[in-house]
Amino acid sequence: MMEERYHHGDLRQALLTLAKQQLTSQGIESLSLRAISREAGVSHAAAYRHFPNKEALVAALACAGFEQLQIFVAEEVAQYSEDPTEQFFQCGIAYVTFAINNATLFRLMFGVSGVDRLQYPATHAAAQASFGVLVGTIERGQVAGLIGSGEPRQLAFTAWAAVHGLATLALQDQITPQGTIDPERLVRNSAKLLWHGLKYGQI
Amino acid sequence: MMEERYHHGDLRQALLTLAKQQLTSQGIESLSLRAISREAGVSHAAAYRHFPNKEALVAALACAGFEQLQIFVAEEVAQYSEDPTEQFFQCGIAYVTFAINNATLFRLMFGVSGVDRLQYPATHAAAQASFGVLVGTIERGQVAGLIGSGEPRQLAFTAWAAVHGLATLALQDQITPQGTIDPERLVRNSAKLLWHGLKYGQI
DNA sequence: TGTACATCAGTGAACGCGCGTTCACTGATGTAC
DNA sequence: TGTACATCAGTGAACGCGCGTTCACTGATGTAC
Repeated sequence: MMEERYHHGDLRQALLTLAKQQLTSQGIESLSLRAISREAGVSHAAAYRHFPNKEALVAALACAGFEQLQIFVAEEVAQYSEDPTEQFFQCGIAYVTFAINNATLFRLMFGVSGVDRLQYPATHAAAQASFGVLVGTIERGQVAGLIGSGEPRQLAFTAWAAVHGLATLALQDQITPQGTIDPERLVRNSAKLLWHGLKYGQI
Repeated sequence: MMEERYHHGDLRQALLTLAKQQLTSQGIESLSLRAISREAGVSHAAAYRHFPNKEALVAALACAGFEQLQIFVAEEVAQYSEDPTEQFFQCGIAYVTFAINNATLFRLMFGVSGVDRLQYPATHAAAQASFGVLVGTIERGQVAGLIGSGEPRQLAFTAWAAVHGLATLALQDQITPQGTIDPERLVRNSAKLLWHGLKYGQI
C-alpha cells in the first residue's frame, strides 16, 4: 500500500489531505498529528519537518479550505455571467452547498479552535480572497443597475452573514431534524422571506 | 475560602457556575471536569454524583445558556411592548449582544462539541423555547399588520439565521479587526442594507 | 428523645489513554569540485 | 564520471502531561420505630 521510500516526496501535502479525511471521518476534536502521521505511514515526528506545531497544520488546513471555497463559488458564479442578480444568488447557494458538503472542514475554517487567523497571513489572505468573490459579484450587479448603491463591502458582509447563518444552522440540523437540506431552496426562500415577508422594507 | 463541609450543598449548580467561568477564562477546549472540581474544592470523582459524564455537563451548560438567552431576549423585548416592529429588532440586537457578552458560552451552545442536542431533551427544549420568543414577536407583529403574512416559524428561522450569522462573524473579529462591536448598529444596518440596498426586493 | 439503618454525596487511589513535543540519530539527495 | 560533503527529511525512543472514568471506601443525613 505504502511504498517504502525513506523520503516521502510531498509529505506536507499528503498530511493535509489525510488531515482533511480524518476531519471528515473522525470529527474536529479528534484530529491529531499522530493519527495523521500514522495514516501517512510515517513517524509522528516527521510532521515537524513541515509544520512547526499542530496549530500551524490546522491553520494550513483552514487555508486550503478557503481556497477550495473560493474556487467552488467562483466556478458556480461563472456559469451565470450574463445575469448579475442570479450570480449573487449563486454565491449564497454555493456557499451553503460547500458548507454542507464539507461540514467539518467548514466548521474548522470558522472554528473557535483557538487559532488566531491574523497570525497566519496565508490563511487570512485566503479567507479575504474568498470573500472577494462575493464583493466582485455585487460590484458587477451595481454596475448593471441590478443591485442598489451602497458600499459593496458592507453589502457583501451583510449578505455573507445571512448566508453564513443559514449554513451554520443547517450544519446543526437546526433546520430540519435530520433532514436533507436543499441549499438552493434554502437560500432563495430566505431571500424571498427577507425581502417580501417583512413590511419594514416597504416603509 | 471554601468551608470544609463534607456535603457541598448544591455541588451540581456550583459546578455549572464554575464551568461557565472556566469557559470564559480558559476557552472551550480546556474545559475539564477535573479543573472544575478542583476549583470547587472537591475531588474530581464527586462530579460523577451529578453528571453521568462530561458530555452531560456540557449539555447542561448549554441548557443553562439557552435559558439565560431566552430570559435576556424576553426582557429586552418586553421594554417595547407598544411597538412590534421595534420588538422584532430588539430580538436581533439582544441576540447579538448576548453572543458578544457570553462569547465562549454562545459558541458552546452552538458548538460542534460533539453533543447531539436531541439526546438531551432539556437542552433541546431550552433551545426551542428561546427560539419561541422570536416566533411570538413575529406573530404579534403580524396581528398588528406590521409584519407580512407567512408561516411565522419560517420567517423567524430566516431572521434568526441572518442575525446568527452576524453574531457568529462578530465573535471572530471578522467584522472589525479587533474592534468593539455595536450590536444595535450592526443589526439595524444589516436590516437596512438587506431591505433597501438590493433592488431584488422591488421586482 | 434516642437509636438503627438505608441512602446518598464525597474521597482518593488507580487505570489507561493518546496526545504534543523534543532529541540525538540516520538515511537519502544533490551539488561543488 | 567520481567523490566529499552539506543539507535536509525521516526515525524511534522518551518526556511529561492532564484527561475521563472506575472502584471500593467513608462520612453525613434523615427517617422509621
